[in-house]
Amino acid sequence: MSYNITEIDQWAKAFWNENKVYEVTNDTSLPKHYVLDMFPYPSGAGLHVGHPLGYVASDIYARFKKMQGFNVLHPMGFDSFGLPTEQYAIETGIHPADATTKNIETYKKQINNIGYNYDWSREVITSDPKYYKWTQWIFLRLFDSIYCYENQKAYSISVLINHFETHGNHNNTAFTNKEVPPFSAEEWHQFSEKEKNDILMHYRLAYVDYAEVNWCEALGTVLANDEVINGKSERGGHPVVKKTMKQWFLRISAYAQRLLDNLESLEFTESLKEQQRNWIGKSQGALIDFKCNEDTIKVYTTRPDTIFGSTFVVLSPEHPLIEKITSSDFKTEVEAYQNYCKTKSDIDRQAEKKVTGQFTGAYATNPVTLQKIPVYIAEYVLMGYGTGAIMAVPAEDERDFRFAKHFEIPIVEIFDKSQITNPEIGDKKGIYINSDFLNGLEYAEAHTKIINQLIQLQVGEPKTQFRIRDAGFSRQRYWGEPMPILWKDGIAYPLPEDQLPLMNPEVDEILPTEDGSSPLARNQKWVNEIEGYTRETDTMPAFAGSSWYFLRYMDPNNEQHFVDTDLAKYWNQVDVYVGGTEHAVGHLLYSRFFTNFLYDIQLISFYEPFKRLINQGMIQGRSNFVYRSVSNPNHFISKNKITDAQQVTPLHVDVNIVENDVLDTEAFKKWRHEFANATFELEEGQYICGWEVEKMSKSKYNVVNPDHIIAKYGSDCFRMYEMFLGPIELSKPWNTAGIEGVSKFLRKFYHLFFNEAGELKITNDAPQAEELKILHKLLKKVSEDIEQFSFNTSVSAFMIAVNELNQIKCDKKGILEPLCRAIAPFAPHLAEHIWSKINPNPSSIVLASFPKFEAQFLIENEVEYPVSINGKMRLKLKFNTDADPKTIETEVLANETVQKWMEGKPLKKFIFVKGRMINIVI
RNA sequence: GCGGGCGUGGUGAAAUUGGUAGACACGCUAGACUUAGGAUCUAGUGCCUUCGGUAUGGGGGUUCGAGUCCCUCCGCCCGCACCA
Repeated sequence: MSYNITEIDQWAKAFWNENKVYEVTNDTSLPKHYVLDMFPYPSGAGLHVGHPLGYVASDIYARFKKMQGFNVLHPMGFDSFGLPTEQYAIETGIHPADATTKNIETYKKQINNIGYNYDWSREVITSDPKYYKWTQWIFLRLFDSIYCYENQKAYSISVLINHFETHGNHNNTAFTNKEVPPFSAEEWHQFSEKEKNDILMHYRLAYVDYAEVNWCEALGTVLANDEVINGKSERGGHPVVKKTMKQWFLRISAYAQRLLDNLESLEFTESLKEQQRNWIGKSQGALIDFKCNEDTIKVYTTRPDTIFGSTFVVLSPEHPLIEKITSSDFKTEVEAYQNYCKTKSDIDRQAEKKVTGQFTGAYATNPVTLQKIPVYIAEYVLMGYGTGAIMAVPAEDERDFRFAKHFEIPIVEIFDKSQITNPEIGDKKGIYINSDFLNGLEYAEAHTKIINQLIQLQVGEPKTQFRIRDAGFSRQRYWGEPMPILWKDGIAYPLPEDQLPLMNPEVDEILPTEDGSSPLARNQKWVNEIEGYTRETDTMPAFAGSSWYFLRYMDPNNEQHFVDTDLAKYWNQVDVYVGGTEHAVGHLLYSRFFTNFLYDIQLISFYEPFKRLINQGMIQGRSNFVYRSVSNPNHFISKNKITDAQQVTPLHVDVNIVENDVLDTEAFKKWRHEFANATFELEEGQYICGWEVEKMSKSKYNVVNPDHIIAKYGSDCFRMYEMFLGPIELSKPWNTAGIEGVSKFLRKFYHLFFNEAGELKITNDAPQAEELKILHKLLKKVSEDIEQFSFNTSVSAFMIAVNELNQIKCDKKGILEPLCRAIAPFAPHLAEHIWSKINPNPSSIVLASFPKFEAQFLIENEVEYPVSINGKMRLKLKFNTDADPKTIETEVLANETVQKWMEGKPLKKFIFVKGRMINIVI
């Protein structure tokens, strides 16, 4: 036993530390490569077992790129603002800052144990005032900016003020999703300071609004849309209700089109792009006016071509026009129905299977049929989408159809579906009928025609609609960035930049105040610190800091700028970003928004943060079960001894006392008191456990701590086994049993270089062609695999090479030295150790070059062809690489075995694919 | 309901992108060494069988040739959803 894993692990780590091999310089003369991991939230539980997987992959990739001569930026940090730490603080009285420091320490220890090549001198911690100073600064840039939809670009708000001062808001191209009545330049000048600021607030990219927000009572804060899953909070699964509150928002909706368009150029998985497209939710249709007495009901539809089938209009129960249009004899019923809807959440309303609704007594005019059609209100129409009003087309919409049936409203068919197979309500296809000038047409033509007609009649216009809503940016919590805003007479003023960072004040208790304000409001001295102003007490959400952290790594200690322009230009986009899919619409969308914005205001020279994204799958747990007899609760039956007659209860058993599904019965008895006197029904002397793949969790006793694996097998083995498990993007169960294969491989690898006594045994003899072939076959495979993040296959390639070299007892330095460099990205500790022994006075192998694959060593002068008869492989024949196809054909057909299989039948066709195969068709 | 992905031995998985299915491992079986083996090494291991047949969720198709392409059905996973 001469391969002393622990010793080598510790020695290598110390060596790297002492020589600072992972420090990255801003040497702009070298080609750059930026490899990034999604930084973790440092929870008290320690590093999650799923994390190392992606980190190992990016680490291998980063090391490889470095060995290829790139200047590689591969940093790590912590996303350390957030709710769990605050909850922990409330429970324990420990200040979140202290808990955070401690958790980060634990995380770092675990991370370093695995041997990643992070440059810790560039560490970014979002809750560090030196960092969040710039988060606050970027927030102020957003506050100070508006978006011009014509130029698709953000500008300083001074541009808009200028426009207002000279033109009022005529020909104003600043994006807003609010109603702003027209005003002239003169009127603008007459407005009070407050009025002016209220108007400007409708355009700012960071703005305050009174709006319905997702309020989570249990967490005491509002949540962003992406933090709400099926009406429950993402963290903790608490109920979330709608509540109208004063809130900060980011006007991400201004960037909807760009965020959508830019997706094309990104190397993200199709499913991830699809998720973002869904979230942005672009739809194209028309706004159509339905006159209702002197009022106009604006309706949004994606299918204006179906308007001839619209026989009623439905408003959302919250629609502002309802009060005006409801006829007096329906007032009571309408109010009753509105009250009924108020008691239900959006989720409940959408889940309602019953048809409900109420006639308002009012009639609207269908602008093309000119028929009077009834106006209803119904819970299935939501105020939050489109205009909160629909033109119902019962013949072509399932819900409208059921509604019409229920209330006995006429249904007008608008499609001749005789040519459609399996026609259904809602197909919206066929030849138009009952549609006046659209009759006989098909969709494309009808669509253009109706739009033109609506424009001509001045009752409608084409309209593009986005589902994405502005991002709620306020949290009524303590552990987040304080908003650098001062209030005076209802006007929000930016905190002067020289007062950044604005730090979290000390408070007596980390709890919201009685009026629902954040804990920051408990410190009234802080709130009123600046004469004549009060401070904003909301804090920013967790995504604030994580939306731009990748920029800070480039220049982490800059105190003058959030990042130096030239350095940002050099390091540029993240070339490869590795992380889980859970951030598909949250973090990844916000980061893209921030980066596009910072590009617009010319602070950085690229607009998409992440060029290529690799999603890592989850590592699941592999649970083990014992089977307790129902009739005798102290008796456990081995898995294959259970008969139908025996009733058993499966119980989770700690996977650490099970090996290859065989239970250590003695350890089991000691595991928990109640099992001390357990008896077993064994099979062949063993107790066999059942197993199942489940989420890794403490309660299922299937958690495997990476620290334990590393203590037993070493960092290199852990790294390689994680990769060997399967493709990086796949979710798969962790099964410690399989690690032996990798462990054996590493020992074999070690013993290519050293004998049993640990003495170097390599020679300087010239490598043989066969050996060179093994090496270069490996180099080809590994270099290609690394680029594609296919690490499971490169690990097998190493195994194959080592097996082959072992077979021929290769001891040539000319082969083994490059082999050592090739494995360095995967098993850096062992490689460093070997490197130090085979090179006198070596610098680190981290700085060595990756051996280059040379095709010349793979040239074969003979190819072994599989010979198939009618597509079935029957034998193999060797031929010279450049043998003439005609010669091959003659020789193959003359072959005895071939003749036997041809059974004397005539040859129909002879297929020869050079270098691949031969097929004989008879 | 719509969209996307997937389905290969007892297990994790390979398959040069249409060309020898199951590489590499785990597990299992047998043997060697050994006081011992949960160490190490050797051989075997998809299934059925004597030649051989048959196999990539089921069925069909294209092709000289299909795990790979097309159609269809089944199953699993993910995302979206009374979205107007």
